[in-house]
Order: sequence, then structure tokens, then C-alpha cells
Amino acid sequence: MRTERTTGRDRIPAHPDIDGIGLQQILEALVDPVRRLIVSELYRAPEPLSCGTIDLPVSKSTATHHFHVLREAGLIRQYYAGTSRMNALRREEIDAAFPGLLAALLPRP
Amino acid sequence: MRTERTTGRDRIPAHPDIDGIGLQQILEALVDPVRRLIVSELYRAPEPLSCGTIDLPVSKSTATHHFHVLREAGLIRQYYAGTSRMNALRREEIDAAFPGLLAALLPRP
DNA sequence: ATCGTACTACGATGATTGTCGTACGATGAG
DNA sequence: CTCATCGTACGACAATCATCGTAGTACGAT
Repeated sequence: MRTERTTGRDRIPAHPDIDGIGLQQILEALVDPVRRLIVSELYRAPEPLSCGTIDLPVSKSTATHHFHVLREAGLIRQYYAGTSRMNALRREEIDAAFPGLLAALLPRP
Repeated sequence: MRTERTTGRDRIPAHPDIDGIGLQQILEALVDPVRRLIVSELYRAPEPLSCGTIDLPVSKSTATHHFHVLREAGLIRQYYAGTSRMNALRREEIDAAFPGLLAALLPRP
């Protein structure tokens, strides 16, 4: 049999359904200041941002880790555009499942 | 000089001013399920509750720890009534400082 | 004075996790 | 093809923290 290759669109990991996410997981994700910073930036941005666009006070591997946690918590959606990984806040879904949460947690503009 | 005695009203620890509390601290307090359970109970109760009234899935020492964290985070106010320690949610202050936060974090009634 | 109740204080411990460096993989440009 | 860029994966490490048991203190009742 042939070796598996991780190519192209397989690079996009599965995103959890919002219904499978509990408040607990959301809070565990948002309790970290770095992750809250990421979410804030995505909240303000009109369009998805690549990982590199948001500059964070941590190393690259740590940043990857934080994006991973946010994705697993159902807070962001990720897809590739070339070598860049784009990130978008799943705003409507979150607002529907947890009304007022984002507004209460993010710094007021 | 005379020996210091921890008597009577000295048993009540100092409560932090709400202005000195940041969102970070509040979140760190409320990310724990047990602490969120405590806050929920205090939220629903019309009057302050003693520590023993709220039954928690943890040992007594752990419960004490959680009440301590909540107090330090400015979320509850504590005072003694006999041997019982009463707990009250600092609801108005929290709502003023972080509008919508409690409502978003506590289970809807 | 003695006892029981209510809670705290003090370690100890195990699990989690935020952090990093390094090595690797995928993509687009020259 | 080769190279630089962007991000991931993996393993390691230190710090934090939720948990507990035990011992102790304060207060009210007997």
C-alpha cells in the first residue's frame, strides 16, 4: 500500500460542532490572556487574519498551541491560504450558544 | 507588650476593593466548576448562605480554598455569624464593573 | 469547664498546562 | 530544483493548582 501523504486540503483539521462545546471548555480557553488577545484581534478585524498577523508575546510554537486550543474550543475556524493559516472567529455561533459572553469578556472598543 | 489575639470581628479577612480586581482574576476564579457552582447558588439565593449550606462535591478543606479564591477575586463577601461563615455575592459591584459577565457565565434559571 | 460544630491553616501530592527549542512539512517564489 | 517562509509536531521543563488529610481555632451550648 501507498504511503499516506498529508497534502493540500487535508491540512485543515476538523472543527468541533458548536453544540458539543460546553461553557467549561470555552472558559478554559478564554482564561488565558494570550488567547483572549487573539480572540480580541479577530473580533475587531473585519476579515480573517493569518497567524503571523497577530503579534503575540510568545514564541511561535506557543502561538500554535494557543490557536489549537481555541480551535478545539470551537472559538475559531481555520483554513489555509497558501502557507498562511487563516483564522476567523466563529462569532455568530458563539453568540447564539452563549449570548453576551464575548461582549462581556472582550475589551470594549 | 501584649499578645495579639485573633478575636471576634478580626476573623473577617479584608475584602479587596472591586476597582483593584481585573477581568483576569475574575476569570481565573470562575473557570473552576466548583467555584462557578458556589457563585450560582449565591446568585439564586435571596440571602447570604453559610459555607455548609452549599453542598459541594469536594472535601471541606478544598471548599475553604475555593471560598478563599472567590473572596480574593472580589466576587463574594464573607462575615461570621456565630461559628458559621456567611457568604454573599457582590452582585451589584460586579455587574457595575463587568456588565453582563455574571449573566453570561451562570446557568439560566 | 467540657464538648460539639464550623471552618481554617498547613503541608503534601498529583495532574494540568503554558512555555520553549528543535526538527520537520507544505507552499510559493526565483 | 532550490530556497525562504509559515506553521506544525514532538519532547521537555517549570510553575501552577485543585485536591486531600490532619491539626488547630473560634464560638455556642450543655
